[in-house]
Amino acid sequence: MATIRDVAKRAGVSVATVSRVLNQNGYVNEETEKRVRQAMEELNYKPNEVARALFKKTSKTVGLIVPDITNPFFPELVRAVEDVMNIYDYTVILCNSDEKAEKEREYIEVLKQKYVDGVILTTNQFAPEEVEEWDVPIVVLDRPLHERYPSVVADNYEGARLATRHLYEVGCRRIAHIQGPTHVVNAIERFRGYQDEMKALGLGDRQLVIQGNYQLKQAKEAVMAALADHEIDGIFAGNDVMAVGALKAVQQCGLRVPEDIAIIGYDGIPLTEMTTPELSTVSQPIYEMGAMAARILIKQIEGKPLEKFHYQLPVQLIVRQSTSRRRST
Amino acid sequence: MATIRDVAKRAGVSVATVSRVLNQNGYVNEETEKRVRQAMEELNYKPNEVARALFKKTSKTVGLIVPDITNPFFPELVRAVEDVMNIYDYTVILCNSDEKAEKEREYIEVLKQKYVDGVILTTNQFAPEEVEEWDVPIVVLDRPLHERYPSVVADNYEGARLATRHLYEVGCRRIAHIQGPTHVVNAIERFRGYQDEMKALGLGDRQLVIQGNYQLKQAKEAVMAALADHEIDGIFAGNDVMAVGALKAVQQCGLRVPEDIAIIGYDGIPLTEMTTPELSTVSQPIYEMGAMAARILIKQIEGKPLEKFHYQLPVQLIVRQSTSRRRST
DNA sequence: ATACTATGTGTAACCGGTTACACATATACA
DNA sequence: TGTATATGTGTAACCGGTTACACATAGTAT
Repeated sequence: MATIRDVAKRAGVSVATVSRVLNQNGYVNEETEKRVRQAMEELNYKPNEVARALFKKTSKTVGLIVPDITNPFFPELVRAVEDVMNIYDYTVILCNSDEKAEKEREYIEVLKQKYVDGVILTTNQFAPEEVEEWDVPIVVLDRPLHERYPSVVADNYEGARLATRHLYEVGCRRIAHIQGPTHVVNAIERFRGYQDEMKALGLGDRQLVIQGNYQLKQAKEAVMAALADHEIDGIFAGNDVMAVGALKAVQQCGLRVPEDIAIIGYDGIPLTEMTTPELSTVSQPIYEMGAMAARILIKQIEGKPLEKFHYQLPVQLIVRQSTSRRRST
Repeated sequence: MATIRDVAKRAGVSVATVSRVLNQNGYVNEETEKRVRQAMEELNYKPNEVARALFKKTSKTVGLIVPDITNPFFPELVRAVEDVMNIYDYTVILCNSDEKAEKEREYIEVLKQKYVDGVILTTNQFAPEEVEEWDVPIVVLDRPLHERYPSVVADNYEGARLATRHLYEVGCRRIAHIQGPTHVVNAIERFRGYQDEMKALGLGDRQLVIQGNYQLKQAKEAVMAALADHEIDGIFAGNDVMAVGALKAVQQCGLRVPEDIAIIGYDGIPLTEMTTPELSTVSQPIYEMGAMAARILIKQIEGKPLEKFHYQLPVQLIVRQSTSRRRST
């Protein structure tokens, strides 16, 4: 690999001049520049990013910490971040935290040592106190971690009310909610939305909450158990994966969806179009959330002002077969 | 951030000594080491990976190029790579190539400039000639790119024969194959397996190949069209996503799976357990493939010898509801 | 004519590590 | 006693960029 000194020698100039044409700053004579570019061409010179990073304390690299890329909610989010970062010539280091604070801390440490320019955190576990002392720009995705850090979230509360109301409108009166992990903020928000909407609908005393932990299997088993003990005609699952679990449980009990029990999920991942019947869901603008987080991080890195600090994106009710039935009592 | 010179000053030694305790090489007196460690502790010193990378020309970072993380085959693969790399203190830069040779080349260029220690390529597009001149260790995943590069693949040909034979054994005689993109090697291999097995079963003249391009929608539409023109009682889809497309098409035509048409997919992604009926599939050891590629890459990086250069992992037939029917003619 | 500014280029220090080499001392062996 | 070897530590060059500063020249305003 040719270095900047090789180029300088070949072009008959000093390294400073080469650096100047490289970075398009300082004065360089047109003729000189041409010679330098020629030399770079001939040597197939590519500046060494590591050397540059060492001096500039910036690496054109960002960290992206997600709980688990295997969770179908995240691939699209990750893809969005990567796409946007790519446009701005940043590179993305992917980290799976499994929601473990310990792993997150370790990753942050490593990322700092590598001079990443910023970090996007998609997590529900991190203690704000820890964050305090980080000097790296951070954007929080899918959770409002702390006032001081910019965040991008969807309107979980409103989405949950939307889903619950939708079930009511297609005739459900005994609506159960499959809840996500109680330590995850968005799960709590969705749960609150369900509660409040149920009260608003006059069904406050008919609430039924099933614990599903955002997992298919757990949701399925919990729904099976619930179906044995309770009368249920509608299920609002805290995410789409659990909605699939519910769907399987209902079908396995010999009941029909949506005729006997209507089901609606949350997130709007592609999976919802692959089931039979296709699942209604509250769709989050996943790609848009990732892309926005990436753009905000870049602004932070480049020291540009943010118009807003906390972005809450709207969600959208998507009605499919799993809740399509005649309105009835 | 404290530097090695700060530590040296505080411990009353030279930077060389600090470096020695850091890297556990050279001679260092026990007492001295203790003082140095104390100083590191007090200053909360963490060595700067970038500076180290610059000198050592190695960065404890690897690149992972996949076509599209959004394709449900890849998250598990990526996760496996990340897990193994994490154990060995490597960090993973994720790149989505969309199977475009141009994007791959650009990424490789950037990765080299960042001194990545190696690259895992999951691609079907790259021209071997380009690869020739790379000095970075490379492992090829999911495709035997070139003799000179280690590779990890699953046995696509045998898997396809397995799937086809399985359909025959549950009574199918008019077995169609939904094919993946013809420029993708594993799609071709699966197609060949289908062809050969059909011939072996004496059904050589009953072959029906449907183009699905590894996409759900395309597969669905192509199957709808095929059902109108042909008699079909079994479908072997080149991947699971297309199998879902086939399932939807069949159901939409008012036919039953598996009674009227049995369906089997390929890959063994979690999605296959989420449909109704659950999909039979030929399961690739996805996680194991990713983990193995990662381990091989590390060996390459560390200059250790490989016992084998090309690994072909076995696949496994997984029978679920979509092919579970009485054996019949 | 003088002073100031814009243009153009080179030297060398710097970023924060690693390590070759020099040097010193202690121990072992002939 | 002299020499070889193991132990222990420091100095300074080096990795490949960036940039402060010095210096030179040309143009322009006063």
